[in-house]
Order: sequence, then structure tokens, then C-alpha cells
Amino acid sequence: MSCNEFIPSHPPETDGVNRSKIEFPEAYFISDGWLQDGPIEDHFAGSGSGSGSGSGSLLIHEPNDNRESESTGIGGRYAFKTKSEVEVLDDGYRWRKYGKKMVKNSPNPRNYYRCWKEGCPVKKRVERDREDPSYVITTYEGVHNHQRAS
DNA sequence: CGTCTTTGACCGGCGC
DNA sequence: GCGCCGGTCAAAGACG
Repeated sequence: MSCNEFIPSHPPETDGVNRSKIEFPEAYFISDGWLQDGPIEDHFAGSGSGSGSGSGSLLIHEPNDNRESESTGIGGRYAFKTKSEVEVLDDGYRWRKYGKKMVKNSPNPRNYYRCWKEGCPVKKRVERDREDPSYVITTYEGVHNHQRAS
């Protein structure tokens, strides 16, 4: 509960644009890679290591522009690696923690959050970096169906 | 009193 | 067919 500058409650609505830029101290975005057991570091290493650490901005990349998922209820997936101590920051959306799970790949537990709003298919998954506890990997799934309500 | 958090257990899916 | 893992839900408890 110290540095709570900003938290991407959800990726910016990319209307036709599958690319957005957000001000962030230090964060990396995972594209289609997705968070799985292993490739995580690979993606981070490739995205951050190559362009240098902490450039100052976060580049959001939309893996698939197919909105077909709407039928299923899921919009898209977004993963962020941020240097933060807190995962739950109220930036306009409320998140309700609905589960904690220990992943074999990480000595740290994984937290599951869901949009507090009813009818909001948005889900959030937060996990601490395996080698950098100071870093948190936040994964957003879906798009908000309602306006930001606080 | 209300709200939100936390833990455990359960279920489903997938792999071998 | 069985095992494993991830994911979700529920209830209780704690705190403000």
C-alpha cells in the first residue's frame, strides 16, 4: 500500500484500434502469448529485455481483433507486468476477490478477481512474479459492460 | 450493521 | 481409466 499511482483496471477500449498507450512507470504487456506455465518469463524477457527495462510507457497490444468471443462472453485477454506492491487499486472499478490459488510454477499464490458489477464479464487474474516479488502480473479478461461506477 | 476478505472444497477439462 | 491442475463457488470471519 505504498505506490498506487495507477492500475489498468482494464485495457482501453480500442475502437478499431488494436493499440493503445498508457502512462506507466514500468510495465510490459503480453500479447497472444498468454500466461501459462513457463512461457511467462519468456514473453516478459522478450518484451522487456529487448527494448530495455522501464521505458516509461506501457504499450497495449490486442492479440486478436476478433470480437467473436462476445458470443461466449469473453472479449479479450490482456496481461501486464507492473512494479507494484498492491494488486487491488480502485481506479473506478470495483474488484471482488473470489479465490486464491497456489500455482506450481510460482512459490506465490495467484489471486482471482472479478468485476463487482453485475453483468460484467470482466475478470482479473493477479500473480506475483516468480523471481521479482516486486512485480505483479495482472491479466484482464473481457471488457466492461457498464460505465465506471465508483 | 454492512461490506469485503479469506480459506477450503468441489468440479471440469485435459493429458497420459 | 486415472491423475493432475486450474478455476470457481460458498461460507465464515474480520473489520470499519
